[in-house]
Amino acid sequence: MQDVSETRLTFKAATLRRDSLQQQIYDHLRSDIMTGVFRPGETLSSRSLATELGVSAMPVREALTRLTTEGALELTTSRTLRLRLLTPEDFDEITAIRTDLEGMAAERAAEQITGDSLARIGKLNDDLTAAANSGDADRYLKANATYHAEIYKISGWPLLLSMIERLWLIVGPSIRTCVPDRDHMATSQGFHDAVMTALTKGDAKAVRAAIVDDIQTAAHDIRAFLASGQKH
Amino acid sequence: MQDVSETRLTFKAATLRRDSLQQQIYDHLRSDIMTGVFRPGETLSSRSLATELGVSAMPVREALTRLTTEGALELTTSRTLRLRLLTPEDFDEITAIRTDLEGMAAERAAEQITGDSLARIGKLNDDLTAAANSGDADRYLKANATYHAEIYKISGWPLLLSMIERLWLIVGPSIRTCVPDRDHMATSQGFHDAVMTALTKGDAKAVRAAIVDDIQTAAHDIRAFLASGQKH
DNA sequence: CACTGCAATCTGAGATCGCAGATCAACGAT
DNA sequence: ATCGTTGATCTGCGATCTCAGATTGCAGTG
Repeated sequence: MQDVSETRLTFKAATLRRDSLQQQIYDHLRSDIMTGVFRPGETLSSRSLATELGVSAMPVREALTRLTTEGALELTTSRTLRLRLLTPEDFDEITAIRTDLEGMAAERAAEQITGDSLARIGKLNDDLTAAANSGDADRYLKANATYHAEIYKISGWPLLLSMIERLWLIVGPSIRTCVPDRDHMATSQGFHDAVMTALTKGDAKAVRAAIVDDIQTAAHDIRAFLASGQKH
Repeated sequence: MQDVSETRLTFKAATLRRDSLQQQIYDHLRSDIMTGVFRPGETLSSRSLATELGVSAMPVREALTRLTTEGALELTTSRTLRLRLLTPEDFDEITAIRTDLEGMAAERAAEQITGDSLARIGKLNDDLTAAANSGDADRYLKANATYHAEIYKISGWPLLLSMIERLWLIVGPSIRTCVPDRDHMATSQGFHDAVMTALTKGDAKAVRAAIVDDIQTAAHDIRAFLASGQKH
């Protein structure tokens, strides 16, 4: 592998050096973790990932180290890396921070939004609704992640976005294990529609409230799941 | 070097393997950056740091990579790493996030505080006052960092603390370049005393308000400095 | 004296090798 | 059959070597 995401552009990517190999691997793993490709507690080894991707162990290792620093992975006593397991207390903490930061990003996005970006969010919301109706959990999770991320990007605050993404990185696997639920998708879509109407009206406080409701409703389901004893 | 922080315990640390070399180097650099040992824009090279510390380039490299991910360092076009230079806009963003997160941590700490921890914070506040009176900027900055960190630790939310520390990591160098100012230390001590009285009264909202005031007052000075064109 | 050009020397990044723990399965003794 | 031990094979971590790009400084030429 020279380019993790697009194997057909291998040579071009290797020549132009779009990013370092390590960066590509990091981005790839990060995206996979956020969207729930890996399960909580699943172990990741640098060597096996390296052979799987066709590179040396080093760039994989550095990517995994970065993910460990960010709290997505944890080092077990037996020196193996695994996806972090969240306690209900961990989850409460993350939810509190998420409502604060995502609420701030959403409110600011509402103040900064332009016609173009509003239209783009509208389209992403349609995609999200379609994904929810299709019942395809993977598709829904990906659409949900991009929908939220695009809103927060409008805030114009990249550091804020990166901190929010770090939180997603930690809760992503847990979300994946319990969200494939049609009821959850339906109620969540209600909040997303509320976000859209508030955005079009330019009501920043209402946008924040709808985002916070979305997070807390999802958190309620996930917390119940975590407390009930995790079945991975 | 086998142990970055305590060279006299070299052998013991190497034997007991308290942490990986990379982790020790990371912690060491992180602390140095937060407390302003390095200046904004200063370049850091993995090899020179490695020879300086007496280790191979690799653990230093991984530590620097992690710091780059967190936004403390940036990669220039000539592929050298340097301490990130903040624009006034960057600084506004960080300040907004800091008031949110540190306010939340302080408020929660006030709710969770015990007699023991209150006494410890009181002692740290005394240290801070002494440092301010001494006029020793380095000592003051270190005391200030531990004072705030200890308060936030009481919140019992480690992820929140680590996210706050990431913000400190980014603003640390800029703070160092403009804070060595007796007036600033004096006004800041006023807020710290307000934190103490609010903590003893158990008034969580007042604790949050005092912390927010402290951050915003400092931010005002730093922003003026950044806007005036940075003289490193 | 000024400008051009080449070479030495920086930089980060990747590959490869070896080490020390930890796990686990197979094998032998009881 | 069961328990204990041992060795093969995982794991992450560090050192070393190499490469490509960028900078720098010195030398040679106009």
